[in-house]
Amino acid sequence: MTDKFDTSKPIYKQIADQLYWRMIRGELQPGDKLPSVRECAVEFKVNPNTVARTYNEMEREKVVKTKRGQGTFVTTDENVLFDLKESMKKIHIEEFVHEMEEMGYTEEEMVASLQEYLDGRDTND
Amino acid sequence: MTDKFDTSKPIYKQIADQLYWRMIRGELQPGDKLPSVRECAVEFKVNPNTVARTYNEMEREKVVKTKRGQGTFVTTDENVLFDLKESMKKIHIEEFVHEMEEMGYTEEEMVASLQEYLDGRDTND
Amino acid sequence: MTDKFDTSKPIYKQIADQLYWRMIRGELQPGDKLPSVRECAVEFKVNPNTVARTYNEMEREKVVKTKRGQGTFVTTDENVLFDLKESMKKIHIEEFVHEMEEMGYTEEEMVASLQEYLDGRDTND
Amino acid sequence: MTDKFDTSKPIYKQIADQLYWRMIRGELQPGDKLPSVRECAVEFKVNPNTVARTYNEMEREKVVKTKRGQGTFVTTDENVLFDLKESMKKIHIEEFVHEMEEMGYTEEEMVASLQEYLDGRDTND
DNA sequence: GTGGTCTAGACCACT
DNA sequence: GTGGTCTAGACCACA
Repeated sequence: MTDKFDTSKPIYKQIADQLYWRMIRGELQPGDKLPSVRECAVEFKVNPNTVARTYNEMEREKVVKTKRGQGTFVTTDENVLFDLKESMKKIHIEEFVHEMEEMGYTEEEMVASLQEYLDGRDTND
Repeated sequence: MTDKFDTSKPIYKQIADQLYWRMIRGELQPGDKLPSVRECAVEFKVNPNTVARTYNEMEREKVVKTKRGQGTFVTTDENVLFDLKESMKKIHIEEFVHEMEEMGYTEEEMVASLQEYLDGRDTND
Repeated sequence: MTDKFDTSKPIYKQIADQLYWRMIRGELQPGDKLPSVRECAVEFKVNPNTVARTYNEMEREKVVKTKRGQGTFVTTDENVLFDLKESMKKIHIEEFVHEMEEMGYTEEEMVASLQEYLDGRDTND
Repeated sequence: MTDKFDTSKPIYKQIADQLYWRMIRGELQPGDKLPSVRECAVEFKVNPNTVARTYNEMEREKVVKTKRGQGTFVTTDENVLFDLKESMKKIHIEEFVHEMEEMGYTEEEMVASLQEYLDGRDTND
């Protein structure tokens, strides 16, 4: 899918982010089996060791669970997935707020601009 | 400054974006002289031709004005700079809305989440 | 075809003018495919980059449309082609008027001379 | 002055055209002395032989008269200068008509367009 | 010194 | 095959 990686973050984290996205969007449901390390390595065109590190990372964060001889599975703990979604949300909000601040907008203007944009969009659709 | 460029957009456009940012943040004021094509090429570590293309692009968009033999200058037309700021704002809002939608949030939730985040930040400061 | 270029205008603009002429004269109809950048470079004996710049210029002016991997095509928007013809007409009238003024003729004399010339031609044919 | 010559006509004729222009515009009056062949050669950056050929040509056309040991002078015969002006006028009209015809305009449209252009110009000035 | 233009040759993504 | 982009290096006009 995404062929190139950013230089700002380690590749194994970027792969984790990709997989987190799939969970949040529901492409990977709680309990689903992730692709094998080797499959995943092929998909992202990276070394299997890199994917292994990604899976380790995700396991440390309790987002996936590895079952010996069976594979790696998305956690069935909805709370973990909820937290994941919340933290992704926070990242996007922070990025948005940061950029708007750099452009010199106040907090009130941010909310107002967002509201304005959404209102404009609704009437046009 | 920023050393690497994204693969998603041509470099000459990314350089334009960088310079637009400097204008919006006030680092480049109306009427200011931009660095020369050759200086800019050194700063961004690209070929001078690439910067020349950037300057052409910016001139077509009326954001800068070149004076033969003297250099390239930020337009003194405040309206153009205002439009620039508005369009940058719109881009960020669109990106934010798009990502929040991909995560499954409704418009109301976006505004509420943003408000919540800002409120939380204020009490902590 | 035309082998030499004027020194007064950049080559890439002169190539655009040549192609505009072909459109106005109907040698290139709306929707027709232009010669490829490389073919055109051979025809005009210039570097392909120069033709690429010409095609870019024409696309910015909405006179042609490029389809990725297929080629560059004359716009089907008749209005654009009409505007093109009008602007070419204006250029020729301006040039004519300018030269006649340099020779000291009044506006009335210009029209009268033109009319006279045309009348003389008709009776001879 | 003009440094480059067109490749379409011999240089000596192009120099003659330049000098004819000066006569028509009154920079060279009837009876005036033309610059010497050597001066003229310096001005146009060509070989003196080329200018000599120009002067010969102009003498054959009765536009100038050479007086041994004194130089070359514009004819005092107003008729010749009138004819010169007429022939220059005709050249411009022919060129204009030819280009308008190539664009597909009828004779009536040419006159109307010219009149229209002049009228528009008058009201704006 | 400034930007503008042109050539030569390379790599890319898309069809 | 198509156009789009980038680099390297050159020459030009203008101030």
